[in-house]
Amino acid sequence: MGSDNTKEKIVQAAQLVFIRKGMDGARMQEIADEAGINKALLHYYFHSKQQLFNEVFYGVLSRLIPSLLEIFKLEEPFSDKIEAVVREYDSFMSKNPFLPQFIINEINRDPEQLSRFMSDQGLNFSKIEERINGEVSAGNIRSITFPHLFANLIGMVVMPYIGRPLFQRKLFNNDSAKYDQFLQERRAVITRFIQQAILTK
Amino acid sequence: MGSDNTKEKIVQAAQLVFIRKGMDGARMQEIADEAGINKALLHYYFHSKQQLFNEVFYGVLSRLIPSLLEIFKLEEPFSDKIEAVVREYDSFMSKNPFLPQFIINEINRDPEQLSRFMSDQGLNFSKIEERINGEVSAGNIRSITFPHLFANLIGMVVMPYIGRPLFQRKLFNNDSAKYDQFLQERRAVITRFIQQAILTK
DNA sequence: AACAATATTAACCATTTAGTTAAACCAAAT
DNA sequence: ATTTGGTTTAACTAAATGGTTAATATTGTT
Repeated sequence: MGSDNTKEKIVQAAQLVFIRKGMDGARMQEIADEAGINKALLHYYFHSKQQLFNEVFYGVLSRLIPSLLEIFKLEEPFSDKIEAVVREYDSFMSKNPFLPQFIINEINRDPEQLSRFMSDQGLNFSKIEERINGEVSAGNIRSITFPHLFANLIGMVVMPYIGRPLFQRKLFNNDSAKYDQFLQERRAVITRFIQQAILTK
Repeated sequence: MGSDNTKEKIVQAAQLVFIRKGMDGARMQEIADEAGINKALLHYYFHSKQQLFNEVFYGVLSRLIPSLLEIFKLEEPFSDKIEAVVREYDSFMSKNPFLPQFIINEINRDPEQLSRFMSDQGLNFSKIEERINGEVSAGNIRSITFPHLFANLIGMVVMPYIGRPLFQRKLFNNDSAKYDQFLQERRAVITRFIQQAILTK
């Protein structure tokens, strides 16, 4: 084959450009340049911009979901589960730092499709919701509903990635290394924060 | 005057379309339609898309910042301050539910300009950072650095707005009224969550 | 080597889109 | 009523952009 990795190079380039510019702002030409190839070759591998976007986006997403599903199944003590969820979520984010912004855009662009995709992948929250409610009834955690807990968790994990260009400037004098360290610390900080907030000791 | 409110109608329409589609996805024609006017009239009031976007975006933003500055000045007990910040931030969000998405986009599109604007408006965090550190030293709150606390707070407040199209579907059967109620509850929930997490009682 | 299949390119096309222009409209002032 | 100012419109333009085509190159197969 001419090159098996051309397709991969395109996907890499597309990730870069899509996250930098968003689906609409991204230009096929820019993706081609970034990948070091001709624009027509893009359409050889992915016949439309929409298809390229979908393959990139849902490709990455489908790698996140299984690991989350796995965690929700575990039957550890609840305090450990908090740690596991934060760890898994955050570790994925640090490997795919562009993903949150990606998802946010897609949430607004085509929420229906995204929602359907998640359902198709078997991701639904009713089990976890029951578990949380159970823990509350049992008095193991302070009274909180699942949606609130979920929004809190996701918000805390995701915000530093979404807001990085601004936060790094405003809070760390645009020092990239310091920000990386900040991101590393967050896993422990968030876990402790949630535990202190909801665990009845 | 032909109409003093034409400009206002345009701004309203632009907010709507920009948030729905983002700066790049938005079409001047769509904004014109939404405002019930001719496309040329847009360029009569705002000579370019970029200018329209900036006026809309920074217009809204400049209304948020002063109220936040005000709060940071207050010298109440810390627990009340938490409540005040959450209240002010959240109340602004509920009046401008499109703002978070707006800011997120801008953070990626032109972080430098955004950062400069915030500085120009007198928004800087060193004072608050000192205050937080002081409270930690004094033993009033558990050990946490300002950036972490800040990211936690913003994340929790903002996430339900950013994620609404998805969250509403997945967590509330796409019931809009229920989601509105959820948003209303969050102010109290977040305040309590933070207090329990960091206040040494 | 010859052939076939896949990969890659340069040039081109059709459409969309931000922005312009020149004319019409309308309200108030003279 | 006419002039004058801002306002609004329909029609137009130039540039950008996603996508196509047809020809060329490369690789694998017999």
